[in-house]
Amino acid sequence: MRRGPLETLITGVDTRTSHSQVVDVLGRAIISGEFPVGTILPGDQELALRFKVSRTVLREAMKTLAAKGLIVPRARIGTRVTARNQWNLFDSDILTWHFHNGIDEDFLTHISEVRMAFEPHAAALAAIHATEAEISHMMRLAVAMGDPAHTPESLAVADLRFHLAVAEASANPFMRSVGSLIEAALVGIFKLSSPAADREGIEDVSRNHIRIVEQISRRDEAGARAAMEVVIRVGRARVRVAMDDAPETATG
Amino acid sequence: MRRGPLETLITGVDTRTSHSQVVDVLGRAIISGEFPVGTILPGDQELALRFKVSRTVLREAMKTLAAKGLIVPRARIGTRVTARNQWNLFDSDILTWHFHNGIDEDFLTHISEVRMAFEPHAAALAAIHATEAEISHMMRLAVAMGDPAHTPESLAVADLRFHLAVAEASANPFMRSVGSLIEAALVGIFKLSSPAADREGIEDVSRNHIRIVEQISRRDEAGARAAMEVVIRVGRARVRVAMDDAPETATG
DNA sequence: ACACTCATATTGTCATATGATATGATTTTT
DNA sequence: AAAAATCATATCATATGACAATATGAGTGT
Repeated sequence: MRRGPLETLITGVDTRTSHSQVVDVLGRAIISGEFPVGTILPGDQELALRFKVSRTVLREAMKTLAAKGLIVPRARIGTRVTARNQWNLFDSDILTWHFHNGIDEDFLTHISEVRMAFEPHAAALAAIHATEAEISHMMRLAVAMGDPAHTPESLAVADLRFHLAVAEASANPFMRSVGSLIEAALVGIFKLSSPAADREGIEDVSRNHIRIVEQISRRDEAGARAAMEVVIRVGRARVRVAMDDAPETATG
Repeated sequence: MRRGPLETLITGVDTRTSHSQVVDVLGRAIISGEFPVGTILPGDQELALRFKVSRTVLREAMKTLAAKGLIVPRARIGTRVTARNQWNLFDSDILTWHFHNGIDEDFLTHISEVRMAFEPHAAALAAIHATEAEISHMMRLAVAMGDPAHTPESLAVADLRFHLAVAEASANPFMRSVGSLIEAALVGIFKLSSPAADREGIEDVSRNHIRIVEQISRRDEAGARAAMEVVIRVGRARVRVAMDDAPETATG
């Protein structure tokens, strides 16, 4: 399985190359507004000095950030931080960086809105295109979510797996591309509060997910769509409650 | 206004840096399957030689492609072309490259599905959040689409402007990020067939778009959603007809 | 006042050398 | 003979120093 923010979060693995370290620090600094939108970054030399890397590494890091739309370099002018609406918000790294500073309720709301637009549609497409093998796979994943032994972490992983499987079954490559978005949303929700806290929560979640697979298996587009909407709505509600209960935990 | 594939297509501007040339050629080669998924690219040195650039430039280009998820480098192994589902399909460049080789009907269908999931939702959100200024702006754009003097190009630009304005009015940054996707879809549709060919086509398009703004202005979420669905459905239908009529034009 | 030239600062490109890492062959050990 | 450890090697990663291209703004001349 690929290494996403959720796995990184859980495993804490951080053995990385010099290049990606610079990318991470610079990326987070830009996202957090430490280098505000519209301003010019320090020059290559100064940044290389500051990060204690060669200009080669620094420039490659800049190209990486430029590819994600965060910055745009111009000769003699400098490298400017681009407007937010040019950032590729569907990029896995950018999403991760967004959550690094702290959890922004507005941002989570926006992600929920996107999921609300996307995933029910994906479920409906899955009802059309899913193979029998994919259906039984999804069912296994949905059932596995009900395991009462789940820790918050393992539940989040199981949750992610299920939603990615649905996206896969939709047979639309764009839906699969939204995987990183789903991942970021689950990380955010998971950091706030996990339904794994109480057994009934787990059972509810599992049951709701199983219902999605049942509708897909029945080839009922509208049913699958509705079932998915319920799941996302529940997740969003949990976020709202958690933020209201303990807004001070939102800094972690 | 920012330089997107649509503008590039029309203006034909191509004054670019050595770096971006390599990125473009390599990117297109990967997307087209010239370097198949899962295979190892030629080494740095050979590629640098082939493109007649320094290894520095080549490596920076590779970092750009890696940032978009197309390739992943590993020491001693080589640089591997990643699986398609790791590609960031919402990246403006990747979308452009997809259309460069020729128009793939499946791909256009997939984009239409995504638009169908996204834009009606964006219209509904716009019905909630749009300011009066935004509404009158959208209305101006919708009316401007009805100008009978439109060339296929100018109509495509007007079309794009409108849909981006709706995304903007949704007040959700992710919706705005989908701009590049909309852009790619319009380029594809526009290359196939333009409603600017006949006056009735133009009037129809304009009328349908005005209806969206009316619903938004009325703060009618469901109405805005439905009106947007109509517009996207019409566009998709035009693509289907064009492909059936003249599949041999699909190579341009 | 206007147009032109030029110094200058910053990114863009180049060439070369060394380090880090993973593979596969080789050697050593059991 | 089998397994483990070692080593050569190929590839990417990093470093360094130099020069080229470019856009700004000051300076110059008309």
